Order: sequence, then C-alpha cells, then structure tokens
Amino acid sequence: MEQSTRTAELFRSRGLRCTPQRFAVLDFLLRNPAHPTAEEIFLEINRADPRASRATIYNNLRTLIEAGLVREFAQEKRSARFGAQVEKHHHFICERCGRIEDIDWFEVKGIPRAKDLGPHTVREYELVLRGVCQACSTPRRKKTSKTQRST
Amino acid sequence: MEQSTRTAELFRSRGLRCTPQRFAVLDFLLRNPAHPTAEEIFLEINRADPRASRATIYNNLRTLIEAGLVREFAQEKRSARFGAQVEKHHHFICERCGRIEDIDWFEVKGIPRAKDLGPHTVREYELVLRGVCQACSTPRRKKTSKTQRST
DNA sequence: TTATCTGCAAACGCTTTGCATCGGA
DNA sequence: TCCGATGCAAAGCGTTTGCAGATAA
Repeated sequence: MEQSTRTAELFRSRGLRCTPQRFAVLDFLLRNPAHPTAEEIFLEINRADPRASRATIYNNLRTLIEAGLVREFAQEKRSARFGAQVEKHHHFICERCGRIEDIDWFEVKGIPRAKDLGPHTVREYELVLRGVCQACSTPRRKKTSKTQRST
Repeated sequence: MEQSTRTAELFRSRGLRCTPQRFAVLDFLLRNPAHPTAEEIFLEINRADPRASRATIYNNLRTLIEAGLVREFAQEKRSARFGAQVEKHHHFICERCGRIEDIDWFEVKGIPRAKDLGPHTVREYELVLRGVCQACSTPRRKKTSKTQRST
C-alpha cells in the first residue's frame, strides 16, 4: 500500500487508468518471476475476483506490453517456424520480417555454472540475436522481407 | 536425383514412407534456410501440387520432427508467457514444466561481429538455457511442476 | 496386399474483437 | 460527467484430429 501507490502512479504517468484488474495483472507478474501464462494469470486474478474475465487479462497484458511494463516471451511471431538443420546452432531473428537465420555453432564463454543457476540442470543453450536483416534494412524497391502468412 | 534418393533412404531408415508430400516438405526445408512457417511450406508445396493439403504438411512436420530430421523453433510451449522484468536478461527454460526463469544479465564474450553475421544488424541478444529445473528434477511428492493450463 | 499416409472438414486451444455497460479520474 | 476499461460471447488463426479413401513398398 505504498508499492501499490507507486504502481498507480506508474500507470498514470503513461496515461493508463489504474483499474483493479490492471493493477492485479502487473502486481501478479511482479511477484511471480516464473513467467506465467495468460491463463495462469487469469486463474489467479479470477480467484480473487471472480468477475475478472479472460478478455480483460489479455487486453491488459497487451496494454502493459505496449507501455513497456511487461515483456512477452517465447512467441517470436504468431506461428511456429521450422528448419532442417538439426545440429546445434544459434539464431538470428529479424524483428521486421520474422525471418530466423541459423548461425554456426560456437561455444559461449561464461555460461553460468550450476552454482549460479541455483539447482537447475542445463542440458543445452543457444544464443538468440535480434535485429534487422539485410533485406529489411535495405530500403530498396519491393523488399523480400514479408515472410508472414499471406492467405 | 541423387540427393532425392538419399532422402528417400533417410526416410526408409527411420521406417517412414517416402511420399511426394513428405519429400517435398523436407526438401523445401533443406533448400530454404529462413525457417519458413507451416503456412509458407504449405503454400510452396501446394503451388507445385495443388492437391497437397495443410493437414498433411502439419502431420509431416510433426513426423519429421519426431524423426529428428526437422527442428521447430520459437514455440517453447503452446501459450505465450509474460514477465514484468523489462530489463535485459537471459532465460532458463525448463523442458519438463515449461517454466521460464530470468537470469541476471551479463555480457557474453564472443558475440559474432557484423562481418561474421553477414549484413545483419544486431540490436540485442540473449542466452537461452534449456534443461530441468529444481522442482522437476526433485522426485518428491506431488511436484510443483505442472505450470500448464488447467481449465 | 496392407499398413501407412493423404485430404477433407470439423474440432481445438489460445488470443483478439465488437458491443453494451460500468466506473475511475 | 465521460472516455477509457470491463465482461461477455463470438470470431480468428494456427494447429490437430477422425475418418474414408488412396498409395508406397
């Protein structure tokens, strides 16, 4: 109730109303570092206030992401992408067209050891680079960029 | 026509029939390093053979993934996950329960320079570690693992 | 010949949207 | 007061599945 005032002001400073549902979403994410799914967030908030709806949770997640207060993870683009290279490799993702390119494997120095990770066991790792690919950064004619669906 | 024979044998060696559609999927992925979506693969294959259906493309992608010939990217689990930590950080993903944990940011030595990446511009990067989290590797009672939807 | 695979259409799961109502500032 | 936010239900999209007919081996 100090923290909550701060959150309320955070919202206002971005032109957002501080509604109970909106507050609950951010509050829950701040307390829960395990990257819950929208459904989990909904279940939690709906438990406290059974009138809270899925639509509102989803809407607020979008709103908070646009406001830079929340981050979405593991959904680079709408649909899954596939590749025939099955050996270890890193990835480059174009933020404009969604294209994913493989980067030849190389070891990364300084991967956290078990002790730094807590008790988790790491089986594999990869580096994900994000940026703009050549096709998208070249302001030529039509561009080859759009790799999205087109039906 | 040499290459294709090799692919056919690859299939057979894993107990898979070599159908035109299945061949086309793997062939397309081998030729196309840009990690196309299922829809893109469908459009391409359907253009050559208008009878090829989406269902078959999807089925074959699953089959090929199970056979270890194809890899799926950027779809850790079914639904998106969210977090309130908006600063740079790395991620640990539990392969059993899908939980995603933030790892405090640290620079990684040896990120490919522009020259090695071709003409792409890297804006940011992150390390993605995959393994088994403590909760899932501890064979205790009920386990806290299941973080999936539960409706 | 026959188990596997295909195409179709319907089902599914997650997410977004249209719209009437509600309520924070 | 009044515009933004909410809840509901329905639509959207990507993906999976049940089933009858087709086909690789």
